[in-house]
Amino acid sequence: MPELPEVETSRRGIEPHLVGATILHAVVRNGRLRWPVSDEIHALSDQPVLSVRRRAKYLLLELPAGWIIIHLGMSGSLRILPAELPPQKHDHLDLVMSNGKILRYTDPRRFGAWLWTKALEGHSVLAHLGPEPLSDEFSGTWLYEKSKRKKTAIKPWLMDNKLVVGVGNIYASESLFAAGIHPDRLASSLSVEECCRLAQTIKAVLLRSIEQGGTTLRDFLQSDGKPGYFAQELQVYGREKEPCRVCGTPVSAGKHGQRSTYWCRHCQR
DNA sequence: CAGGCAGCCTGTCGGC
DNA sequence: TGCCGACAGGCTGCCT
Repeated sequence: MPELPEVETSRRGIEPHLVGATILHAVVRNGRLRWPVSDEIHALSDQPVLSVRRRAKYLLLELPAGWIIIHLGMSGSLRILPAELPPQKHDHLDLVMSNGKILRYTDPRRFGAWLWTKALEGHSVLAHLGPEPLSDEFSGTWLYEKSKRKKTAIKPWLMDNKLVVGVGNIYASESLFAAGIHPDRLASSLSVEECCRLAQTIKAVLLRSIEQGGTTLRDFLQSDGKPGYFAQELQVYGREKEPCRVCGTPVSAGKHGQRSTYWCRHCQR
Protein backbone atom coordinates (compact mmCIF):
# COMPACT_ATOMS: atom_id res chain seq x y z
CA MET A 1 0.00 0.00 0.00
CA PRO A 2 2.04 2.88 1.12
CA GLU A 3 4.44 4.09 -1.50
CA LEU A 4 7.28 6.50 -0.89
CA PRO A 5 5.12 9.57 -0.15
CA GLU A 6 3.08 7.70 2.45
CA VAL A 7 6.20 6.31 4.12
CA GLU A 8 7.89 9.71 4.11
CA THR A 9 4.71 11.27 5.51
CA SER A 10 4.77 8.70 8.30
CA ARG A 11 8.45 9.37 8.96
CA ARG A 12 7.90 13.11 9.29
CA GLY A 13 4.91 12.55 11.52
CA ILE A 14 6.54 10.22 14.01
CA GLU A 15 10.05 11.68 14.09
CA PRO A 16 9.39 14.58 16.50
CA HIS A 17 7.68 12.24 18.98
CA LEU A 18 10.43 9.63 18.95
CA VAL A 19 13.79 11.36 18.63
CA GLY A 20 14.96 12.37 22.09
CA ALA A 21 12.50 9.99 23.75
CA THR A 22 13.22 6.48 24.99
CA ILE A 23 11.49 3.23 24.06
CA LEU A 24 10.57 1.65 27.40
CA HIS A 25 9.45 -1.60 25.80
CA ALA A 26 7.47 -3.05 22.92
CA VAL A 27 4.06 -4.69 23.15
CA VAL A 28 3.74 -7.31 20.41
CA ARG A 29 0.15 -8.56 20.18
CA ASN A 30 0.57 -10.38 16.88
CA GLY A 31 4.10 -10.98 15.67
CA ARG A 32 3.09 -12.96 12.59
CA LEU A 33 3.75 -10.37 9.92
CA ARG A 34 5.44 -10.95 6.57
CA TRP A 35 8.27 -12.38 8.62
CA PRO A 36 8.03 -12.99 12.38
CA VAL A 37 8.76 -9.85 14.40
CA SER A 38 12.42 -10.08 15.41
CA ASP A 39 13.21 -11.40 18.89
CA GLU A 40 15.23 -8.27 19.62
CA ILE A 41 12.09 -6.16 19.19
CA HIS A 42 10.16 -8.33 21.65
CA ALA A 43 13.04 -7.82 24.10
CA LEU A 44 13.52 -4.05 23.71
CA SER A 45 14.05 -2.10 26.89
CA ASP A 46 15.14 1.46 27.65
CA GLN A 47 16.51 2.35 24.24
CA PRO A 48 16.69 6.03 23.27
CA VAL A 49 15.74 6.78 19.66
CA LEU A 50 18.63 8.55 17.96
CA SER A 51 17.07 9.13 14.54
CA VAL A 52 14.16 8.20 12.30
CA ARG A 53 15.22 7.68 8.70
CA ARG A 54 13.81 6.26 5.50
CA ARG A 55 15.34 4.13 2.76
CA ALA A 56 12.98 3.25 -0.09
CA LYS A 57 9.73 2.23 1.63
CA TYR A 58 11.52 1.14 4.80
CA LEU A 59 11.48 3.23 7.97
CA LEU A 60 14.62 2.96 10.04
CA LEU A 61 14.70 3.73 13.77
CA GLU A 62 18.24 4.21 14.98
CA LEU A 63 18.89 2.97 18.52
CA PRO A 64 22.23 2.73 20.33
CA ALA A 65 22.30 -1.06 19.90
CA GLY A 66 21.09 -1.23 16.30
CA TRP A 67 18.20 -0.46 13.96
CA ILE A 68 14.51 -1.27 13.83
CA ILE A 69 13.49 -1.75 10.19
CA ILE A 70 9.76 -1.16 9.60
CA HIS A 71 7.84 -1.83 6.40
CA LEU A 72 4.16 -0.96 6.09
CA GLY A 73 3.35 -3.57 3.46
CA MET A 74 0.06 -3.00 1.65
CA SER A 75 -2.16 -1.87 4.50
CA GLY A 76 0.07 -0.73 7.36
CA SER A 77 0.08 2.59 9.15
CA LEU A 78 1.77 4.13 12.17
CA ARG A 79 0.18 6.53 14.62
CA ILE A 80 1.34 8.40 17.70
CA LEU A 81 -1.26 7.90 20.44
CA PRO A 82 -1.70 8.33 24.19
CA ALA A 83 -0.41 5.23 25.98
CA GLU A 84 -3.75 4.35 27.56
CA LEU A 85 -5.72 4.04 24.31
CA PRO A 86 -7.00 0.46 24.05
CA PRO A 87 -5.83 -1.47 21.00
CA GLN A 88 -8.22 -2.50 18.26
CA LYS A 89 -8.37 -5.58 16.12
CA HIS A 90 -5.43 -4.98 13.78
CA ASP A 91 -3.19 -3.01 16.16
CA HIS A 92 -0.39 -5.58 16.20
CA LEU A 93 2.47 -3.75 17.87
CA ASP A 94 3.14 -0.73 20.13
CA LEU A 95 6.38 0.94 21.10
CA VAL A 96 5.79 2.37 24.56
CA MET A 97 7.71 5.62 24.93
CA SER A 98 9.07 7.47 27.93
CA ASN A 99 7.06 10.59 27.04
CA GLY A 100 3.70 8.95 27.72
CA LYS A 101 3.00 8.19 24.07
CA ILE A 102 3.00 5.04 22.03
CA LEU A 103 3.90 4.37 18.42
CA ARG A 104 1.11 2.04 17.30
CA TYR A 105 1.39 -0.17 14.21
CA THR A 106 -1.88 -1.17 12.52
CA ASP A 107 -1.91 -3.55 9.56
CA PRO A 108 -5.02 -5.55 8.58
CA ARG A 109 -3.29 -7.63 5.92
CA ARG A 110 -0.05 -8.19 7.85
CA PHE A 111 2.18 -7.85 4.79
CA GLY A 112 4.41 -5.45 6.71
CA ALA A 113 7.55 -6.16 8.71
CA TRP A 114 9.35 -5.25 11.94
CA LEU A 115 12.94 -6.40 11.78
CA TRP A 116 16.05 -5.81 13.83
CA THR A 117 19.60 -5.43 12.60
CA LYS A 118 22.83 -4.39 14.29
CA ALA A 119 24.05 -2.72 11.10
CA LEU A 120 22.14 -1.52 8.05
CA GLU A 121 24.95 -2.31 5.68
CA GLY A 122 24.37 -5.57 3.88
CA HIS A 123 20.96 -6.28 5.40
CA SER A 124 19.06 -8.48 2.95
CA VAL A 125 16.04 -6.21 2.51
CA LEU A 126 18.19 -3.14 1.85
CA ALA A 127 21.19 -4.57 0.02
CA HIS A 128 19.94 -4.56 -3.56
CA LEU A 129 17.87 -1.40 -3.70
CA GLY A 130 18.27 1.10 -6.52
CA PRO A 131 18.60 4.87 -6.13
CA GLU A 132 16.20 7.09 -4.23
CA PRO A 133 13.89 8.79 -6.74
CA LEU A 134 14.41 12.23 -5.18
CA SER A 135 18.21 11.97 -5.30
CA ASP A 136 20.44 13.37 -8.02
CA GLU A 137 21.61 9.84 -8.74
CA PHE A 138 18.18 9.10 -10.20
CA SER A 139 18.05 11.02 -13.46
CA GLY A 140 16.95 10.79 -17.07
CA THR A 141 20.46 9.66 -17.93
CA TRP A 142 20.27 6.85 -15.39
CA LEU A 143 16.87 5.76 -16.73
CA TYR A 144 18.07 5.88 -20.31
CA GLU A 145 21.24 3.89 -19.66
CA LYS A 146 19.31 1.19 -17.79
CA SER A 147 16.47 1.07 -20.35
CA LYS A 148 18.45 0.39 -23.48
CA ARG A 149 18.14 -3.39 -23.45
CA LYS A 150 14.97 -3.70 -21.38
CA LYS A 151 12.19 -5.49 -23.21
CA THR A 152 9.66 -4.93 -20.44
CA ALA A 153 6.74 -2.51 -20.57
CA ILE A 154 7.77 0.74 -18.92
CA LYS A 155 5.01 0.71 -16.31
CA PRO A 156 5.87 -2.47 -14.40
CA TRP A 157 9.55 -1.68 -14.84
CA LEU A 158 9.16 1.60 -12.93
CA MET A 159 8.07 -0.52 -9.97
CA ASP A 160 11.29 -2.56 -10.06
CA ASN A 161 13.25 -1.63 -6.94
CA LYS A 162 16.55 -2.21 -8.66
CA LEU A 163 15.79 0.60 -11.12
CA VAL A 164 14.43 3.11 -8.62
CA VAL A 165 12.81 2.67 -5.23
CA GLY A 166 9.57 4.04 -3.87
CA VAL A 167 7.48 4.09 -7.06
CA GLY A 168 4.50 1.79 -6.55
CA ASN A 169 1.33 1.10 -8.45
CA ILE A 170 -0.31 4.50 -8.01
CA TYR A 171 2.66 6.68 -8.80
CA ALA A 172 3.80 4.55 -11.76
CA SER A 173 0.52 5.33 -13.55
CA GLU A 174 0.48 8.94 -12.41
CA SER A 175 4.08 9.64 -13.43
CA LEU A 176 3.59 8.13 -16.90
CA PHE A 177 0.49 10.25 -17.39
CA ALA A 178 2.38 13.38 -16.38
CA ALA A 179 5.16 12.48 -18.82
CA GLY A 180 2.75 11.69 -21.68
CA ILE A 181 4.18 8.17 -22.06
CA HIS A 182 1.96 5.15 -22.72
CA PRO A 183 2.38 2.46 -20.02
CA ASP A 184 2.70 -0.34 -22.62
CA ARG A 185 5.75 1.22 -24.27
CA LEU A 186 8.79 -1.04 -24.09
CA ALA A 187 11.44 0.51 -21.87
CA SER A 188 13.95 0.16 -24.70
CA SER A 189 11.77 2.31 -26.97
CA LEU A 190 12.11 5.45 -24.84
CA SER A 191 14.24 8.27 -26.17
CA VAL A 192 16.69 10.07 -23.94
CA GLU A 193 14.33 13.04 -23.96
CA GLU A 194 11.44 10.88 -22.79
CA CYS A 195 13.61 9.38 -20.05
CA CYS A 196 14.51 12.87 -18.85
CA ARG A 197 10.88 13.94 -18.86
CA LEU A 198 9.87 10.78 -16.99
CA ALA A 199 12.54 11.11 -14.31
CA GLN A 200 11.46 14.70 -13.80
CA THR A 201 7.73 13.86 -13.53
CA ILE A 202 8.42 11.01 -11.09
CA LYS A 203 10.19 13.47 -8.81
CA ALA A 204 7.48 16.11 -9.20
CA VAL A 205 4.59 13.71 -8.55
CA LEU A 206 6.25 12.20 -5.47
CA LEU A 207 7.15 15.63 -4.05
CA ARG A 208 3.64 16.95 -4.57
CA SER A 209 2.13 13.89 -2.90
CA ILE A 210 4.46 14.26 0.10
CA GLU A 211 3.25 17.88 0.38
CA GLN A 212 -0.31 16.59 0.50
CA GLY A 213 0.41 13.94 3.13
CA GLY A 214 0.31 11.02 0.69
CA THR A 215 -2.61 9.19 -0.89
CA THR A 216 -5.37 7.60 1.18
CA LEU A 217 -7.48 5.07 -0.72
CA ARG A 218 -8.69 3.00 2.21
CA ASP A 219 -6.22 2.17 4.97
CA PHE A 220 -3.51 4.76 4.98
CA LEU A 221 -3.45 7.30 7.81
CA GLN A 222 -0.91 9.94 8.64
CA SER A 223 0.62 9.54 12.09
CA ASP A 224 -1.91 11.99 13.55
CA GLY A 225 -4.76 9.84 12.22
CA LYS A 226 -5.68 12.08 9.29
CA PRO A 227 -5.86 10.72 5.74
CA GLY A 228 -3.49 11.86 2.99
CA TYR A 229 -4.96 14.33 0.55
CA PHE A 230 -3.20 13.47 -2.71
CA ALA A 231 -6.09 11.16 -3.72
CA GLN A 232 -7.97 14.30 -4.78
CA GLU A 233 -5.19 15.12 -7.23
CA LEU A 234 -4.89 11.74 -8.90
CA GLN A 235 -5.11 12.21 -12.68
CA VAL A 236 -5.71 8.63 -13.83
CA TYR A 237 -5.31 6.11 -10.99
CA GLY A 238 -8.67 4.58 -10.07
CA ARG A 239 -10.51 6.77 -12.62
CA GLU A 240 -11.48 4.21 -15.29
CA LYS A 241 -14.06 5.64 -17.73
CA GLU A 242 -13.97 9.03 -16.03
CA PRO A 243 -12.92 11.94 -18.25
CA CYS A 244 -9.21 12.73 -18.50
CA ARG A 245 -8.67 15.96 -16.60
CA VAL A 246 -6.68 17.33 -19.55
CA CYS A 247 -8.56 16.27 -22.70
CA GLY A 248 -11.81 14.66 -21.54
CA THR A 249 -11.14 11.26 -23.12
CA PRO A 250 -12.39 8.45 -20.84
CA VAL A 251 -9.51 7.05 -18.80
CA SER A 252 -8.41 3.56 -19.90
CA ALA A 253 -7.64 0.70 -17.52
CA GLY A 254 -5.73 -2.53 -17.95
CA LYS A 255 -3.28 -4.86 -16.25
CA HIS A 256 0.44 -5.34 -16.13
CA GLY A 257 1.12 -8.56 -14.28
CA GLN A 258 -1.64 -8.58 -11.68
CA ARG A 259 -1.53 -4.86 -11.08
CA SER A 260 -4.04 -2.35 -12.43
CA THR A 261 -2.76 0.32 -14.77
CA TYR A 262 -4.59 3.50 -15.76
CA TRP A 263 -3.82 5.86 -18.62
CA CYS A 264 -5.26 8.34 -21.12
CA ARG A 265 -5.03 6.94 -24.65
CA HIS A 266 -5.08 10.45 -26.08
CA CYS A 267 -2.52 12.15 -23.83
CA GLN A 268 -0.10 9.23 -23.58
CA ARG A 269 1.74 7.89 -26.62
C1' DC B 1 19.80 -14.03 -16.83
C1' DA B 2 15.20 -11.95 -17.34
C1' DG B 3 10.35 -12.04 -17.07
C1' DG B 4 5.91 -13.66 -15.25
C1' DC B 5 3.13 -14.82 -11.65
C1' DA B 6 1.50 -17.25 -7.29
C1' DG B 7 1.32 -16.46 -2.67
C1' DC B 8 1.40 -14.17 1.71
C1' DC B 9 -3.35 -12.00 4.65
C1' DT B 10 -7.82 -9.63 5.65
C1' DG B 11 -11.48 -6.76 4.24
C1' DT B 12 -14.69 -4.89 0.97
C1' DC B 13 -17.48 -4.59 -2.90
C1' DG B 14 -20.29 -6.06 -6.83
C1' DG B 15 -22.97 -9.59 -9.04
C1' DC B 16 -26.06 -13.26 -8.73
C1' DT C 1 -29.85 -11.62 2.98
C1' DG C 2 -25.98 -14.62 1.71
C1' DC C 3 -22.42 -16.60 -0.96
C1' DC C 4 -18.49 -16.25 -4.16
C1' DG C 5 -15.09 -14.23 -6.80
C1' DA C 6 -12.31 -10.30 -7.79
C1' DC C 7 -9.58 -6.92 -6.12
C1' DA C 8 -6.62 -3.83 -2.95
C1' DG C 9 -1.01 0.89 -2.00
C1' DG C 10 4.33 -4.61 -1.83
C1' DC C 11 7.55 -7.87 -2.11
C1' DT C 12 9.77 -12.53 -2.28
C1' DG C 13 10.62 -16.67 -4.38
C1' DC C 14 9.75 -20.12 -7.68
C1' DC C 15 8.90 -21.36 -12.33
C1' DT C 16 9.79 -20.98 -17.19
